[in-house]
Amino acid sequence: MLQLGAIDRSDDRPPYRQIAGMLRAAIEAGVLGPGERLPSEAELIDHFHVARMTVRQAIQELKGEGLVVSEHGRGVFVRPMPPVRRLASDRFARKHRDAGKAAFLAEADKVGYAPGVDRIMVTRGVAPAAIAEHLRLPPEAEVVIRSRRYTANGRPVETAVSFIPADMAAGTPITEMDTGPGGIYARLEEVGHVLARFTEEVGARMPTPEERRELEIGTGVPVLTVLRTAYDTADVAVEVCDTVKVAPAYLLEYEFPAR
Amino acid sequence: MLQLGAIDRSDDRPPYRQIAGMLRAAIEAGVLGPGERLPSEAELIDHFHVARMTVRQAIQELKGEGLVVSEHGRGVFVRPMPPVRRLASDRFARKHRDAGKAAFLAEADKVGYAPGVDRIMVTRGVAPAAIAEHLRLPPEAEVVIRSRRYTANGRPVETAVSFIPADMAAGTPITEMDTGPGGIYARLEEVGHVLARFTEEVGARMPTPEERRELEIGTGVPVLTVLRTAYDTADVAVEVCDTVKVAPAYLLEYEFPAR
DNA sequence: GGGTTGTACTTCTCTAGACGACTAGGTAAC
DNA sequence: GTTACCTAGTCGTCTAGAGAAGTACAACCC
Repeated sequence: MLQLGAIDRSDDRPPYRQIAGMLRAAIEAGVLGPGERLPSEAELIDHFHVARMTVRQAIQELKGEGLVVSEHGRGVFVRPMPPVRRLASDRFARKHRDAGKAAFLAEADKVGYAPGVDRIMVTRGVAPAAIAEHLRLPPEAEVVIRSRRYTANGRPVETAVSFIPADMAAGTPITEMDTGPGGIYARLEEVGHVLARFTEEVGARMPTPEERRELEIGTGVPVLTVLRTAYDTADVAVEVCDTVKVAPAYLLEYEFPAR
Repeated sequence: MLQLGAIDRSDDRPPYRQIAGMLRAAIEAGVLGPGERLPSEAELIDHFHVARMTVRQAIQELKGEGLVVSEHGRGVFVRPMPPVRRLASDRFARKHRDAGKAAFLAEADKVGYAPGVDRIMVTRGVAPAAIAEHLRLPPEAEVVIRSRRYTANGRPVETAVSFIPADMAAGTPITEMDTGPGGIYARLEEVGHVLARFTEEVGARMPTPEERRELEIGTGVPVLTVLRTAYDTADVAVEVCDTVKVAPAYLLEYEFPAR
């Protein structure tokens, strides 16, 4: 059984913070490893001689930091470390498309996990204002909207919504569920839009409740947002992709010259 | 006074989630604008006819999402939107150094806010393992460690720790508090390490309690982590900079070719 | 063996109340 | 006029207890 200290009533930190601190220290020191169960509420109550709500407040603190996850009826566990996916900016390289692989699969091969795509939806509609701006389209312009969810080893890790100007996508498999080998970028190049460059806008925030459901994450886990715009050789924006990624599962790599 | 619905006891969501949902809706609809005060706990208790802990749990939910901040003795407020700083990857361009401006100040000029640097500390020491690896130095190698905190309009927005191989920094103002015009990159170039390229590794996570204190952020606000490595024209790693940024205050912009 | 039931243990949700600490504003004393 | 104090309102913390709901496992029945 885990060895923990006692509450110091003369400490200026309130008891619940002291308890949280001791548990946090145990986790960070590795005394409690990833996936391991914390002492139950009852055990902590006995040990620290406090009320139940005090113990729960301490655990709430750790949940907010994303250190632990609680499972109804089972216990509270140290959050297991997801495998980190390093996303290099060459993941959209032409060689991968030529090999028939879309970016997500190309990258999965490199790092070594079982990739999956899921909940694919293809519709037509009006581009949201921010998207239309990035595509340099007039407001209310028609776009093809492709949304999907990516999984790694069965766990959802990212949602993505692509917007392609409707006239560009017309008559190509881009409007179908299955876009064929190499993905939508390969199809765009086939109809003359040879890709030249990408821009990405990266941010981070807490997920909405809906995103929490979609990505199957608990409280205390932030998301990375990446808004990518693809331009062809004529510098025409051909696609905007809005992605929301489970933050702890990603590390984005960029390289740029010192001009 | 704010108009809110009532609790539906037949709803499958528990009351505290329903209350959180109504408040969230009011915030997202703009009925409660940034900086505005939410109804007090007492008012919510009267309105919904629930216990105080139930109301507090609802507010806890919103705090965890970073939507509101509570101030002891004053009330609970919709989190005010910080000005977003867009960081383009050209912020380290030579033209800014030549103009005598370090990257942070160069970027501040563009966006328009009052920049500040703060808590500067310069020491020598052993590079942490991960840093030494990025610098391609043997473990235990000596480095100059420069840490500082950046503020925008008086609010802290980022902490940064730079690591420079000790032999490169020797005899330059890099070991001083004030590195002179153009910052450490200008000094490194003066001693022959002309910069060629940068790599950045971007991630996001919840802040540690220490980082929360340092950046003066409450619960529910994630941080962006950026680990930048600078290489000279001989492809020698000359600096690693480990930064922690208040996520809602930043949008990172990158551009890369479609090779 | 295979299925069901029971039970102990766990977390989730809610109630009711108490005291403490901080804020803001008014009032009285100086 | 300035200071000190008081007070109402606010959120922070803690206590004590209750029933609900999910999980794991042993015991039981067929």
